[in-house]
Amino acid sequence: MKQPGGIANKLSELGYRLTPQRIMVLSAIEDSDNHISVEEIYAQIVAKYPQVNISTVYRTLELLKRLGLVTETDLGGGRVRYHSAEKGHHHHLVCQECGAIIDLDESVLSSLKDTLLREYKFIAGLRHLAIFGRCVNCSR
Amino acid sequence: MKQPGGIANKLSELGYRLTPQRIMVLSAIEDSDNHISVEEIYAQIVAKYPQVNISTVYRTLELLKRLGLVTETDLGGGRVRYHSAEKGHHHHLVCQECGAIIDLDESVLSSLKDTLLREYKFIAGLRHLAIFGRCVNCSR
DNA sequence: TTTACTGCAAATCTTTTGCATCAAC
DNA sequence: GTTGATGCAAAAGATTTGCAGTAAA
Repeated sequence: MKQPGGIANKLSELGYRLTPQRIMVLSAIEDSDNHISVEEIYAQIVAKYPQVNISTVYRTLELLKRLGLVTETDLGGGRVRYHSAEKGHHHHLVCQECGAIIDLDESVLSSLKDTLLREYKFIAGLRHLAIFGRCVNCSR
Repeated sequence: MKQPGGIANKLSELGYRLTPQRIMVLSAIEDSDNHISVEEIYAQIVAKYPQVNISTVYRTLELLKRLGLVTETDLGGGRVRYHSAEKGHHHHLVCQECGAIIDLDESVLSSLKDTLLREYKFIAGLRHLAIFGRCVNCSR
């Protein structure tokens, strides 16, 4: 139905069927600049194809997560969000005032990672960390 | 019914009623070394007083949260946990292998806080951060 | 005595699951 | 043609809410 993106190719290489539903979920995730929630993915799909069921979205996300093609991040408030694993890891500054999500380079946290390893012998994952606070606009 | 702790005093000073249910929720939170979940609080209470309803626990936690007497932390996996605001802020290293929760001193994160303020003009809350990874025992 | 708080039951909301049908391969 | 994927409906789990009775102040 659409041009399959990078993830779609991998799915198909791994022997999974490339259904229109899966491609739509993939497109929603790949096209999203930021992270996207289940409901947002579903809303996008239903707008075009109302017969698609939300359980399919859940099942597809479950599959993609399991295969490591998509990553799940908990940005607080129980709202889990997804993004393409291809886009690499990064962290987030979440403004509790306006809800803005600012991407944070991985390098900023490398010294923290070192400290934790040195002082706590703890290997920090630090793949998808959300730091809550207040952004420039809201702190005035 | 029991000796009211520090939080109970505040509650009563603020004009809220000190019911046995509220005191039991407070005791559960104050007695807990670590963070405690809704179900754990409820289980503790029901063991003694089976007629207490879980919705009361939710309502009490909602109140305590709103008054800033208790803090809610999301340690991942949708499991929200609570602890007394009086015990001060600290952070957590959560081992994804064995589930161990290691308390992390606030000072470790102060340099990160400075960096975020300097480079991103972002005022980081960093009150209850959970960092996931692997602890000493499990990394071997 | 007053009315905030509670217990109960039902509603909500999110996510999961069983099963018959359907379509990707 | 096979069998994995989907839609549907129902279940499951967590949290919230309306309401009438109860008890803290």
